[in-house]
Amino acid sequence: MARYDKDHKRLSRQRIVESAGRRFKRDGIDGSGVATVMKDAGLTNGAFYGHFDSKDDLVAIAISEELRAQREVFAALEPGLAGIEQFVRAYLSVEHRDDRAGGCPSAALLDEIGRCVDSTRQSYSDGIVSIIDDLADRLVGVEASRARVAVLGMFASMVGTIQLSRALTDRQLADEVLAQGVQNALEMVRADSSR
Amino acid sequence: MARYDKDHKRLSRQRIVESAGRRFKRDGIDGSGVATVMKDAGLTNGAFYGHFDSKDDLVAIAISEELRAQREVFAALEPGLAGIEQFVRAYLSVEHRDDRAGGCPSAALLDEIGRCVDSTRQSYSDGIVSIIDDLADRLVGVEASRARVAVLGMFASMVGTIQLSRALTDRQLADEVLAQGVQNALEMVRADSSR
DNA sequence: TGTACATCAGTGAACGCGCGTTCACTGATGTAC
DNA sequence: TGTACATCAGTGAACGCGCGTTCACTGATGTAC
Repeated sequence: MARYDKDHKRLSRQRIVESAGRRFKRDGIDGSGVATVMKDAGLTNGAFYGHFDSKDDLVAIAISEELRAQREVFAALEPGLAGIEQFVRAYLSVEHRDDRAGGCPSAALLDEIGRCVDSTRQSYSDGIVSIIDDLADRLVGVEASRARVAVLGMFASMVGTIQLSRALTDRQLADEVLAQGVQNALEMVRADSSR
Repeated sequence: MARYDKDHKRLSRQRIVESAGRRFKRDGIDGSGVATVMKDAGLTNGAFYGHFDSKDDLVAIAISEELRAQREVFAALEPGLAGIEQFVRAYLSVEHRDDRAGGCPSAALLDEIGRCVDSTRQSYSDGIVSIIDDLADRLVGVEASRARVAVLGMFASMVGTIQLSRALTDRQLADEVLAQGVQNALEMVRADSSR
């Protein structure tokens, strides 16, 4: 209602994008309504269209933002191959599995993203390739496009592992799947870096 | 309207369950309405509750049926380790990636299944463990619970690979991810069977 | 310094629509007599 | 053999609700004079 600071609107938008990311990861994209997302951000539904063209528009932006944030987190990993091993262990941890809303957007939403409109899939593709290329740079002596595909393969493997671990009702088996996933991922890194 | 053959109702139910499986895999569970599923089966929405207690009830049953059918397909693979390699290549094929509705329910729906009610997750867990144990029997000389986790790990890896290949907009890269997935999965089999 | 007006992020009610679910009804057939 | 009734899978309209989206309005502040 007020006439706000000149970047008040930017801050509102940022709050919407961030709470939408968490909400989508928690309840799915189809499972999250515009009104709920706005309430999460402390606003009412009517304000939504002052910030975005449509729900699809927000979805593409929220995914992009999730990936940008994830990329930043990965940038803080230890340098070189040690960082990849650190990443694998943190990613395939019980804590990450049990925290959908705060976790990896790919693990929470990848099959739903595959069913999204082209612009959303493009947004996802661009974001994930950025992340993967950062990680691929750590495989020294491996040709860039080869390293990209190798890391994509390892990442896909980990995404499936988290999803399966989340879906299984037998907690012990779910934990064993995570441990197996760590072994498999580390084996892939070893194979790739010694080529 | 008629008074039908004594197993007419059973056949209708079967048609509903099967078309629901395809529809869910194509559009997602949240993305598929009861009326659409019934129309797919050549019926109207009102008849639904003569067959199922609720949409959740159908979801659990449809997933169970999808997995039962998948298990049967896998039973026709070549015997032994050769069958696992055959499975890996068929699963991580361009044809499977490009056929969501006719493909693997885990690849199409795993993240959404993880968000479902307990009964649905239980239904999924039971079905997938049956399939995985069939495959694990092919790893001769590996202790059963160890083999189960090994095959679950390989399967999770392949599920993530298909999902990522479906989500990427760059077709060539998506194909390379599949090829990389085959290498990774086969490497896991080799590691497990030579233990 | 004080008043009138413009700005614009946000409000909240309303739109049409499809959701999951309920229910009174239909009508072809089997059964009873 | 012919008529009356029971059966029951399926129909289609309707329920309340939440969806994505629109829009007239609010009201605190900045600007103009």
